[in-house]
Amino acid sequence: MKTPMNSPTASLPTLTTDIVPFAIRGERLEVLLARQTTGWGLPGGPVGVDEDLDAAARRQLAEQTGLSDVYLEQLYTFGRPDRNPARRMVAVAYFALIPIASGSAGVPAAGDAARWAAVDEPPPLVLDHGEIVAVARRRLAAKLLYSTIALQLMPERFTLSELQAVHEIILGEPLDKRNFRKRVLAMDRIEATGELARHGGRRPARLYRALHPGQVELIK
Amino acid sequence: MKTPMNSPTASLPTLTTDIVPFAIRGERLEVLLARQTTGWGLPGGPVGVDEDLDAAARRQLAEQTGLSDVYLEQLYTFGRPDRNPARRMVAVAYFALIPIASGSAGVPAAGDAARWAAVDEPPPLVLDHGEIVAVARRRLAAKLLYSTIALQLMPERFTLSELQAVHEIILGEPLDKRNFRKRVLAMDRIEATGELARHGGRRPARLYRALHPGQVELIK
DNA sequence: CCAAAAGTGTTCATCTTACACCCATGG
DNA sequence: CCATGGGTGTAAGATGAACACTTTTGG
Repeated sequence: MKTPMNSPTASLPTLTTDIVPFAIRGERLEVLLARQTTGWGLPGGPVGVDEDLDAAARRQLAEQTGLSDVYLEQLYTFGRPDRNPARRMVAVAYFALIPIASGSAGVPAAGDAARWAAVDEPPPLVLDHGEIVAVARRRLAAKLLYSTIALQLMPERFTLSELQAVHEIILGEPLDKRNFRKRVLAMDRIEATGELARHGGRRPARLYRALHPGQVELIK
Repeated sequence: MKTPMNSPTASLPTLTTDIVPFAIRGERLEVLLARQTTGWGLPGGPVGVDEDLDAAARRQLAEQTGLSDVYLEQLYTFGRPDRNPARRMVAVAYFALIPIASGSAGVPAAGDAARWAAVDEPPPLVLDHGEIVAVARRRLAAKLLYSTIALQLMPERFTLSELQAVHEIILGEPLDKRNFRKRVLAMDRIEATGELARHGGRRPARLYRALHPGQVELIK
């Protein structure tokens, strides 16, 4: 568990960040968990004295999972007094989107300090981290419908089938191939690179890339 | 690569809530400000040691403006280290929606501890409160389009013209009367009471009421 | 009877949805 | 030549936008 020893004037709540790091792995949406003294939980911890909240989240994600340069978005601030029985803690929650590993880059294999878990059948998590994951998941699914957020889960180059699979996994329902392609191309936020992805045994797929990588834009 | 247990024996950030209290007054969207030592700012202040965040926001709004029983929604948490030059403060921001005063109930006339200000031409505010108001305003406008949030700004009984005016003020553009009425009635979240609003000199308007007062539902 | 706001439908354009077959490749 | 996923268009229905006149009241 995260334990700052504090005794300021009138004891203030301890402020932490908790990060929900999402990635598509295999055919599932997964979350990267960090080992804590009392079990598995979200990466995160106390915010430094003069540290920006976003910076704290980024730092803790890097320290605890090795991930950096990922998309990070503030989710909600959880502050129920009883959320941590030990000590009053207020958590500014973020979610992070980690691109599908192209080759073997980016996503750590997860040692004994970190592990991946399927979002749909998560292990028990410490404190209210299960709830935080659920809220993050809902927000992610909602944003799929009106933003380019899914691109943050994709590698630099990807096929339309891969992008469609990501949508289907997060939404939990199959999408029509032709309608999906029409829609994402009409957004005008991705472009064909001209290259082809060879997978063997079948027709090669065109590779696309984001026109504005790193940016999440609202659509319509 | 794993590291909780760092930093602070030092002073933790002070945690506060700031509330953006919106109401429609006259033909404008206004915010209720509270007098502070250095100027005008949002109602708010430090969160109690064992106080829930929502409860703190509610308490401070009541203490500083006399408003209670209003719709309250967490907006965003502002934590840039330099947002308060004096000392590190992290603010969990909320916005509140105050029904249009029916008769003279509800909304305080604002004495010398509080004042109303138009959202469009706000006075200079302390710290980053101007930015917080801007973020809240955008969120409110966005939610108008896909939720029943506007009902939280209405009195218990209201006419469709009044509801339309509220939408127009917040969105800043005129709406088609017939289309507007079709849309809000199709939502099935308000019902005619059977009563009529007499205003003199013109045809009386039907009064409506929210079917699920206090609830904000997402539409479609 | 006049002024002022309340109330009411239809048409056209646009967007969304459903749906099935041929193509290119590696083995 | 076969298996596998890649790639493409159209028609019907649903939704959204534009638009003008009659009604009811108080004065």
